[in-house]
Amino acid sequence: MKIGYPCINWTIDCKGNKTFRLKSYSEDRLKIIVKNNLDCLETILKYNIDNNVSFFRITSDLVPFASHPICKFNWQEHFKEDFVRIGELIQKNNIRISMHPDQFIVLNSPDENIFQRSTKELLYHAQILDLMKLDSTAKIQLHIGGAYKDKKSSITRFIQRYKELDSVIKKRLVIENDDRIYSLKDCLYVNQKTNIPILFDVFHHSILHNGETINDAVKTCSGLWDKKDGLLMVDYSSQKFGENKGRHTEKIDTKDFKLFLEETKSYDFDIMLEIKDKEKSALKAIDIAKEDPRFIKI
DNA sequence: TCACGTCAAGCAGAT
DNA sequence: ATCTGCTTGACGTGA
Repeated sequence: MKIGYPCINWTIDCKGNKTFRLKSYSEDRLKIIVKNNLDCLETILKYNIDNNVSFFRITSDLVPFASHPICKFNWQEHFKEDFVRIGELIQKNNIRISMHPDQFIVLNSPDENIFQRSTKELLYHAQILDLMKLDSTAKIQLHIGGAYKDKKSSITRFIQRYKELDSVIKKRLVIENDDRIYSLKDCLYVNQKTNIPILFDVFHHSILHNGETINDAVKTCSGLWDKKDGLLMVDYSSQKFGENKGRHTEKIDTKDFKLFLEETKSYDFDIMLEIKDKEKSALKAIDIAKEDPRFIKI
């Protein structure tokens, strides 16, 4: 069991997700920003190593506009050595890595252009992980997509599109249950047809489910990850008190987290804490989990 | 130095 | 028809 947080560290005065406006795009600007982002990523990873945080989600903003037609720059070659160095740091310290393309990336859109753009963006994500020479346990997590008032055919379209993807994407892509359209049950159907692993989101499942217990869900999903995929990844959050259903909490609910660990104690997996205060909650979670026999220290 | 309008991109559901 | 939320902040102009 590894525990981590996504993309941003609020403790360190360094942001690896800096970007700029499309209007102010230039090759020089891109070089400066990407250099900054890579340096900060390295700094954050070192912070994580010092603090036993062995799971991290790399921001999709690492290379701004990488998949946009405006970008003709060969950033892959230009920053090759930086990627290799960061990749070595990750592997040497046995850190698990994930990425999560944002909401604009939809494989099952009826609009062919959106599908094509999404494919380019997925390729960009895969390239980041490939340039770091990470193995296929480093994953890219994605939701199934939209429903377009016809969920059945939208799922079928996802399956068809998935099958046509480049293998560099397919070896890393996993699907995640969401909180409004595609439940764990829907993901399992897609898994049957494609063998794609399912990343289990505990919080989404609490909002949209078909009666499966957390224990059953974790058990089922664990079995879908082969050796080449690594351990099951789980996204964990809880409800923000007093807000609309689905809003993520600001800080970890330690009581809820302890219950979650207790309920799932028969299974091993890696936990990504989707909580607003990022590393602060991750450190609390690690402190709680450090007595757990599943927990791995760096 | 600060306020604030806006930012590449999709979709669903609420207002 | 428009706004909000999603992993939700932060860029950049104008004063």
